[in-house]
Amino acid sequence: MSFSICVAQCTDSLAATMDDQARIMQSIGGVSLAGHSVQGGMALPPPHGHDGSDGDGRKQDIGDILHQIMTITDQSLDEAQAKNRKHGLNCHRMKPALFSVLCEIKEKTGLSIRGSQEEDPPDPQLMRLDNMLLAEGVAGPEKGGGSAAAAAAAAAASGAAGDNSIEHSDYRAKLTQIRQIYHTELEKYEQACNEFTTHVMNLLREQSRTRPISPKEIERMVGIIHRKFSSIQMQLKQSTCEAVMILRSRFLDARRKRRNFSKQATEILNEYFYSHLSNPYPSEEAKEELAKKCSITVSQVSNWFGNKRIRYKKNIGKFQEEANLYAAKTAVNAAHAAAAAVQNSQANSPTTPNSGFQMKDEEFQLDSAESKNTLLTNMFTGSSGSFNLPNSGDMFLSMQSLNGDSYQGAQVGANVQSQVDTLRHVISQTAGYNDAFGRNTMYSPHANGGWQDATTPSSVISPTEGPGSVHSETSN
DNA sequence: GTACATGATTGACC
DNA sequence: GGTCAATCATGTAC
Repeated sequence: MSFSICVAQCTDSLAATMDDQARIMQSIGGVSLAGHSVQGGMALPPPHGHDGSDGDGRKQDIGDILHQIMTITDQSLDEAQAKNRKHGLNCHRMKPALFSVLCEIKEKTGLSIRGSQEEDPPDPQLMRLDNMLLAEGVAGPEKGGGSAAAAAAAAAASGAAGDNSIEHSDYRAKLTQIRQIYHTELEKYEQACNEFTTHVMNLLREQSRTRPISPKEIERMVGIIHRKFSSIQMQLKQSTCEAVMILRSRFLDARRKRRNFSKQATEILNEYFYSHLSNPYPSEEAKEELAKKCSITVSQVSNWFGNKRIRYKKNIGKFQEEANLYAAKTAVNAAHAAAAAVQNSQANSPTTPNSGFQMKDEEFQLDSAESKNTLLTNMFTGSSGSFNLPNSGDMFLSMQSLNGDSYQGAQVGANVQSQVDTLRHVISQTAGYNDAFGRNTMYSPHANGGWQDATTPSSVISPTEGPGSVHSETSN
């Protein structure tokens, strides 16, 4: 809606309101004149201190004045002026008293009905619009508010904080544009409202000299004007909100565009996946942790694991190499973790029995990839006496038994278990160890959709997956 | 431009 | 509500 149309509508409405008042005045005049026999001189009590002798003259006088007032209301100011009665009326000594009485009557009758409208509570829709504009950073002080929030949300959703910077600046620029337009229009409306109010007030003040208009009534009229203009403002706010919504939806659509996760994030997720291959269902906490590490959302982690499980299951062969890579990587970590655990244990328990699996420090001081690989090879081939493990499950059990109860710690158990999973996987992929470690299909998902092999021998089921498991995923 | 990889979405299922 | 499976849509390598 154009501004001129709005103003025209407002003016029309105001004119109608004023017409109404005129009609009311007319009706008031008719009623009061008839009811109080103004023409008979009984409308007003005689002024104090005057007797009845010249009372008739005064009554006649008052009657004349009232008559003039009532008739002048029906005429335009120009007409009144043309008849040169306005001046005489304005100067009449009884005019203020009569005007005040008429104003009082107006207050008590027709106009009081309209008074109730002024007490209307704030429009809830307007409040919603205001709140939204405030939240979006369109209204209120400019501090990046909504756009910053949207940008932050987008960053969180997309994962890569830097990737969306262009979109963010785009969004901010467009929002700023909307904000500017909104404020310009708002200013225009406010200015127009003020001008129109001033104009109407002047008009009413002018009219109040010839017809009874109380200041309260003028105030009321100002209120009506403001309400009219606020309805225009509401339309402006509505349009602005729509614009912001469109902008937002476009921005959200852009956010939905697929972005590849960073290499580091994929690595972290893969590491977790392959180190928990026997049960690749991260708990809520694990998902949160992964999301935090990868700078992505929890739902993105869920999506990733969902996709990964399906795709792994569909084509295990394809993921073999990747699985081996991560398994080896994790196995090294396992070795480190185990070594650290042993060291701690030995430090804490000097009387630890020297079992056949006692690990020498130097065996875990791996500072090169080569030595790590050697260790792994030794572990898998059994060339090292210390790591000649009959099977991975036993390794875990052996490590547990190494220090007895002192290794029942949840953290160590869970950690080692996941590493054992990895080792198992690597081993399972090594043809020569199929016999030693059970079937090669140990981590193949069920044909019926399940993940873990139901017939996995008890000897290779990790202790943490049994009763009293501390593994986070077993809660799934 | 095409093929493949991959993140997201959707509907069914439990 | 979480997961699976199919699918879409986009990114990437060639």
